[in-house]
Amino acid sequence: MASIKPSVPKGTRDFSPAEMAKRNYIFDTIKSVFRKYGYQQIETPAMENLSTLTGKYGEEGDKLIFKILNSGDYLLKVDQQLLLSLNVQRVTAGISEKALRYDLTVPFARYVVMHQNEIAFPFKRFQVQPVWRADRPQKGRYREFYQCDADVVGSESLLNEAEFVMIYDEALGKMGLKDFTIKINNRKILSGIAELIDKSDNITDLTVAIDKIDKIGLDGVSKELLERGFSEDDIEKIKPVILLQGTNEAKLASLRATLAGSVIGIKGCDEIETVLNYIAGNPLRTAKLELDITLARGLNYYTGAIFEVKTNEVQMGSIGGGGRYDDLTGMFGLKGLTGVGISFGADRIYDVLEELDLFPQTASQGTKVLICCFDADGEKFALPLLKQLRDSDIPSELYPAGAKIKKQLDYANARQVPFTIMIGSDEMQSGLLTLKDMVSGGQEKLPADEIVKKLKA
RNA sequence: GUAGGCAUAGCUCAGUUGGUUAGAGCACCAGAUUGUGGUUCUGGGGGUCGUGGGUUCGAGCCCCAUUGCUUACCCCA
Repeated sequence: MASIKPSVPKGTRDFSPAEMAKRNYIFDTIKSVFRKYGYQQIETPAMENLSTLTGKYGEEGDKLIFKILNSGDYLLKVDQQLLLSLNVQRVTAGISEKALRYDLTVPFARYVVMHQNEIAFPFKRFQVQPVWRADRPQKGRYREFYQCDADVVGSESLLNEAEFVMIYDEALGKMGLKDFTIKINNRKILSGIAELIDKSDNITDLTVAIDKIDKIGLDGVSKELLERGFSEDDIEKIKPVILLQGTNEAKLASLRATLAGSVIGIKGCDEIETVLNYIAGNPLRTAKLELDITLARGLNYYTGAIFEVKTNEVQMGSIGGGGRYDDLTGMFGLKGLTGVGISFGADRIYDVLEELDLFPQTASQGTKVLICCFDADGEKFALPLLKQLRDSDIPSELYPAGAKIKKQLDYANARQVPFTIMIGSDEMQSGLLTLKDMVSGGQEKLPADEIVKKLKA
C-alpha cells in the first residue's frame, strides 16, 4: 500500500505534552474563575443539526460553517434536477443535515430551550470546547480552536455585565497579562446614533463602517458611509460621536448631550453608567475599562452591552468578546429570555502568553522518579518498590529491563524526570538503593523507606 | 472570495552567473565508557530538492502549470 504523507488539515494542530501542560494551565485558570463566580459547566455535541446553525451568523458566517456529509447513498436521495442546478445552498441542504459547531453561544441557546424545564433561572453556565470555522488561517486564526464561554440567561440585571468585566480582569490578570483593555459599548447607543440621522433601518452598515475607525481612519469611514448611502450631512452629525475622546465619564456626558433626542440612545448611556458604577465599587486589578462607541462587532444579535478584550502588549486580534442578546432563544421558540455572555479565545491567549514568556515553570508535573535496573532480576526486585512509591502518590515509572543504563538515563533526561533509582546486584544484596539526583548529579545509598519519605517531601 | 511570500534530511535552514558524487546544525543510532545521563570526541543511517511539464550539452537554481503551507485584506476568538 502506498504510504500517505502524514499531515493535518489546514488550520488545525496537534498538541504535544508540553503544549498540553500550557493549554491546561489556561483552561484551568479560566475555569476556576468561572466557578468562583458561580458558573456551572456544560458540554454540547461537536456537531449540531445544520438547521440549528444556519442563519445565526450572517451571510458570511454561514459560509464558514463546516458541513458534514450525510451517510450512505445520499446522492440518490437528492432530486437530480436540484443537483444539476449547481445551486450550492440548496444542494448543501440536500446532502448535509449536520455541521460542526461554529461557536458555543448558539448551541447554548438551543440547550436552554431544550432543557428549559430543568433549569433554574437565572442560569449561569460555562463551556470550554473546540469550535470550527472554515476560514482562511493566518496569525492567531485557526480552523479549530477553543472558546471558553460564560453566559447568564434569564437575568436582566446589569450586575451580570459588571461581573463579566471582573471575570476578564481576574482571569487575564492571573495569567500574568499586565496591560490589556476591556472595551465596552452598548448596542442601544449605536441605535441612538442611527436614530439621530434617521437611518435606523441601516444600522448594520453604520456599525460595520464605524467599527473600522481604528484601521481606516475618519476619512476611510466617511468614504465607506458615502458608498453605503449615507449623506455628508449624516456624517457631519455623527462625527463628534465617532471621534469621542477623554475619560469614560467625559465620553458619556458628551454622548448624553448628543443623543438627548433619542430615548433608546439615552437608555444605552444609562446602562453603561450603571455598569461603570458597579465597577467603581469594585476597582479592577489590572484591566483598563474603556467605553468605545466604535466597537460594534459583526454579530447582529447583540442588543445591549458589547465587550471586546485586546492585549496592548503584543500585536494580536481580540482575545475575548461578548455581549447581551435580549432574544437569542427566540429563534428556537422561547421568547423573551435575555442572555449576556463572554468568551475567552484560549488559542490566542496561548500565543500571547508564549510571546510574552508568561507561562509558569510548572515544576514538571510529570514523573518524579524513574527506576532503572541492570537486568531482569532488578526489575523483579523493583516492582514492590514501584508499588510503594505509587501508593505514596509519587508519580513513578520503571524502565523495562533489557536496556543499557545510558539509554535509561537518557530517557529520564528527555522526560525531565528529576530522580532515578538504580537497582543492580549491589543494591539487591545490601537493600540500600542508589537514589540519583538528575539535576545535581549527586547520588546516595538509602533503604527503600527512606527514599519514599524523601521523594514525598 | 482578493493579493503577496515560501516549498531542499525527522526539525531549522545553507546551496555562488545553471556545472562533476546536494551540505550544516539539531535530533536519531552506535562506539570511546562490561554499573551512570545531562558537557566532550569519533563514526553511522537517513534526500524522487513538493508534484508534473518545458528550456538547456547539463536544472535544487531559469520558465509554465499544479498542489501544499504561510502572510495580509474581508471577516472573526
